[in-house]
Amino acid sequence: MNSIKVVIAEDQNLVLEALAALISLEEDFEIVGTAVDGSTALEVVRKTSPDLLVTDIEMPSLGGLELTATVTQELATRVVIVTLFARPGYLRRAMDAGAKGYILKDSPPDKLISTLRAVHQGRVAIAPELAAKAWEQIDLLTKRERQVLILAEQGLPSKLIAARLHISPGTVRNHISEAIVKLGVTNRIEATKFAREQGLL
Amino acid sequence: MNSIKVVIAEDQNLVLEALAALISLEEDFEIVGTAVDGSTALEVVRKTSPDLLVTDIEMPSLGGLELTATVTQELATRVVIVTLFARPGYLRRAMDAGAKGYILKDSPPDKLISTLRAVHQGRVAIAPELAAKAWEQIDLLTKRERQVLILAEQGLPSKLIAARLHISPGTVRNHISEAIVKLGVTNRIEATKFAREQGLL
DNA sequence: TGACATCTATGACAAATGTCACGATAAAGT
DNA sequence: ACTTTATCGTGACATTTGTCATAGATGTCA
Repeated sequence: MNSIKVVIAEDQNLVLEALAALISLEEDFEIVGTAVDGSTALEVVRKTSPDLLVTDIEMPSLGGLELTATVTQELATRVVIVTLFARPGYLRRAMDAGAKGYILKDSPPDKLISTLRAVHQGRVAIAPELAAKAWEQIDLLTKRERQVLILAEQGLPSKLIAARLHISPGTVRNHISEAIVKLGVTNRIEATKFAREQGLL
Repeated sequence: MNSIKVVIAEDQNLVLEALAALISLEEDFEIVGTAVDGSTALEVVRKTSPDLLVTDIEMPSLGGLELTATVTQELATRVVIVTLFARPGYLRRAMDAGAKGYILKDSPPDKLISTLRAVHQGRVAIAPELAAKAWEQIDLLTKRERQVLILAEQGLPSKLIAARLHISPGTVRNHISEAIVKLGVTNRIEATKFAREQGLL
């Protein structure tokens, strides 16, 4: 009967085909369109108004997150993110953009299907191991590192941060240095900006 | 006949009374409400839907700028800011918030009245001396200083900023140092934050 | 108990930052 | 013509920042 209409957006053609084949195996799913970049994905979605959009995040021309935001605003299409990356802010930002599902590419296939069904039924589905990883990511920074970064963000020099937290300036610099390494940046300004973007503060 | 309905918000009661009296002297104005803080001002405005809201900026519980933003979004009421301060970002932010008039408390009284009339007639009225000051403030930073600060804001170190602008690192540091002095702050982080807040970037 | 993470601290070093003094050039206004 | 302003540059100095090694105190978890 009314099969669930799906559009897939994925820039790695191989993975795209695999996903399509996988989903097509299920009788109640119907692939109504595919795309290898964000812009054409948007066109396809607009044209076909599918029930679900399955999309990667990292794609040419239009990222999956922006795509998600646009689609969820314009249409009733629900978005499921399928990505290789268990990156920190990705899940959070995906949810902010309005995504209803979020799973990793290395999940078992039935996991994907069950996620799609769940989302189609109106539930929010996040692969638990991903939620866990995301949670780890939120805990990437220790409490102290967060406190220190928040003060550094205001422009306070290490000495004043130390006074505020009743610890030594050296310790403050150690915390910031640690945070810089963890975040993969090169100085405190980038660290505070990045951490803020990633929702780590 | 159809007198112009005015609500006044001003936390210094003395000034509030003075303004009320002053405006009441004009036959075509009618004070329909007053308030000594932002929150109650908002209530009064919602209740009375005046033609004009005359408000200070620095008030308890709800600042004049937020008040302005809320009022201009909700109602057709036009907002005139009357403030003691010729501060840099204030005018700009007031305009951003949707204010139509902006004058200083030490303006001659007839200036206030003419401003109110102008705004009521749909014009934008800014005390010229204030506009001049605000303009000075916008030009507080030189073009180069702005460019440098914008790059510094991204977290780029002086060396890279220099490379980007094809000038020497020493010059970059001079520009930043100049900006720090002008803005009355103590380091580049505060400088970029402050300049951004003030709308100088 | 032992392994582990966190927080703390210190000392040392290199790099980046902020300040100053000084000078030079070019454009714009008085 | 003179002055002012913005721009650029250099050199020197003190401070701040970032990194690293090292290490003690604490609490948690297997």
